[in-house]
Amino acid sequence: MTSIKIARFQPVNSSGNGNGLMTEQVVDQVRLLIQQGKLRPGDRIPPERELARQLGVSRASLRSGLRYLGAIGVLNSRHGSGNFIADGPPSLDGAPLNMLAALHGFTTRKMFEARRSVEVAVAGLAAEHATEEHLRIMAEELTETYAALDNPQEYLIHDFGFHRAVGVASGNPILSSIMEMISEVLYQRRCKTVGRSRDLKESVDMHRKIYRAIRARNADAARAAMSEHLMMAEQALAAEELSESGSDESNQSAAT
Amino acid sequence: MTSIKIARFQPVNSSGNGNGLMTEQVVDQVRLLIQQGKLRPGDRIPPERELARQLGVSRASLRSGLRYLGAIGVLNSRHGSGNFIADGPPSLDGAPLNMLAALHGFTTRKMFEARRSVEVAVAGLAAEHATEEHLRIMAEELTETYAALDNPQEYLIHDFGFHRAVGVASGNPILSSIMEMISEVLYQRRCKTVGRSRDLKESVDMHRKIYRAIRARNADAARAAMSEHLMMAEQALAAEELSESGSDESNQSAAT
DNA sequence: GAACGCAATTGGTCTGACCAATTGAAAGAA
DNA sequence: TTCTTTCAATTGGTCAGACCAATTGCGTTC
Repeated sequence: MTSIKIARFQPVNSSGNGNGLMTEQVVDQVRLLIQQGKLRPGDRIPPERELARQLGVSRASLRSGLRYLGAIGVLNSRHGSGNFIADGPPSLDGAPLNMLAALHGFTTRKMFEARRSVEVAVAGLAAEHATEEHLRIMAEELTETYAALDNPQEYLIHDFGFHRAVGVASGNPILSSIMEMISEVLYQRRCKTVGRSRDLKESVDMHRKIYRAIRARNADAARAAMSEHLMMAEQALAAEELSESGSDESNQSAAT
Repeated sequence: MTSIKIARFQPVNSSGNGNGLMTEQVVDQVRLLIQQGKLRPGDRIPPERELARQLGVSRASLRSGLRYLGAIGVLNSRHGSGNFIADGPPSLDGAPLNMLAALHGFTTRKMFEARRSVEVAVAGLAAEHATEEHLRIMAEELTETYAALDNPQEYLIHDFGFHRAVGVASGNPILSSIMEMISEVLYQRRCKTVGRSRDLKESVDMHRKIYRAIRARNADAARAAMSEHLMMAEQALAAEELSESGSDESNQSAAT
């Protein structure tokens, strides 16, 4: 019965954490650094081995914390290079919503309802806040969408690109992030059926209508156009999925 | 006896975040089990040592994957007991949004704008879809809020409880989850200042107005009342924060 | 000067051990 | 019997050190 004794006890309770879990200490410390402005988007954080020593935790625990930060989209790891604070525009990962959808059986219909609710509001804000640059990007996506009418995959990219541009133009990064989170999940579902779409022209015409309403600073018209557009898109998707009946019906749950 | 068999094979790759290969396999396998219905909310997954052996990865890598699933709210770990698939109502964790807020310096104003956009839509849907049971819960929270007018902390709980009830009544769990995610962040900020509030009575009166509009199935009135309510709440919070100027100003970033 | 190659840096994984919370069955008391 | 106490097995949490793999930068070579 030889026992390899390793004495250790870490007095790292410096900055107001109430829990005793090492991995959460790591998250708290990094969050503190971010909130204090010592870590900014794009910054590289110290190497794991060094940071682990500084925080007084093992590298495994440190990596647990970093993994959490990565999971919620705050951190990007590059093998051989380092760990970096996420840069670029604020973004909520769609994976959590996707997983929730799988767990609770969200229907495509409910997802579209959520998307419409958010995007209608976003369109209204865009009409109020869009800058000339925002309008330019929207117009560009619009053009690209028209140009891709005979290429469903490419079309879909610019379709969502337009909606993303509207989100940015709203001037509210929170709503924009939420919008993209929902769109991301629907985009994945859409990719499987877009080949059978036949109303692409009609859809992009409505994009144009939305764009014009925003450019005219007419919030009500922008909301109305977006609402109409997404309702029609939902019907189109439903029709496409219907034409594929028999291959996969994993998403219909009405359990309360 | 519930040995969950898991075949090792090609990744299905969904979210291209910076997770390692082994870790990603773990996440994908668990997601598969969920999507196939072999794991349901509340279920316990096999012990880590056993599951690691089944998947052919080390326990460390397995734990990386489980940590990711925990981060996005799919998994709950109970020390000494096991890992469980999240149960209860669908819920998006507010931590990612909170971290985004810290990273990009979201102002309370923008957060309120997002909250108002979502909740106005939610209120409209609630007016259309609320059941008698939903109305009962809303009424109950309303009563509790009135009863707690002299107890700010308790008041705040039922304040948000009412909004949550409206979210549930909307019949759309996606929107409801998003609404709570935003509210969670604002709730944390609100806790620090609620002691100085003096318009509580007025606020809960507006809750009553919203409730009546929903009960009357008047979606437009519900939206209008919610919009008005949240605009006033925002002004009240701004006033409270102003009265505290000088102690802590970590949240105002106007990226020049 | 450009292309190649090697070595240092750094994240990713593995192994095995020990710590800590939970659980349930065995032992003991009422 | 029935309840309480005790303790050992189970299981998640952490640690340590090693090695693998991708990246990067510098020095060599042509």
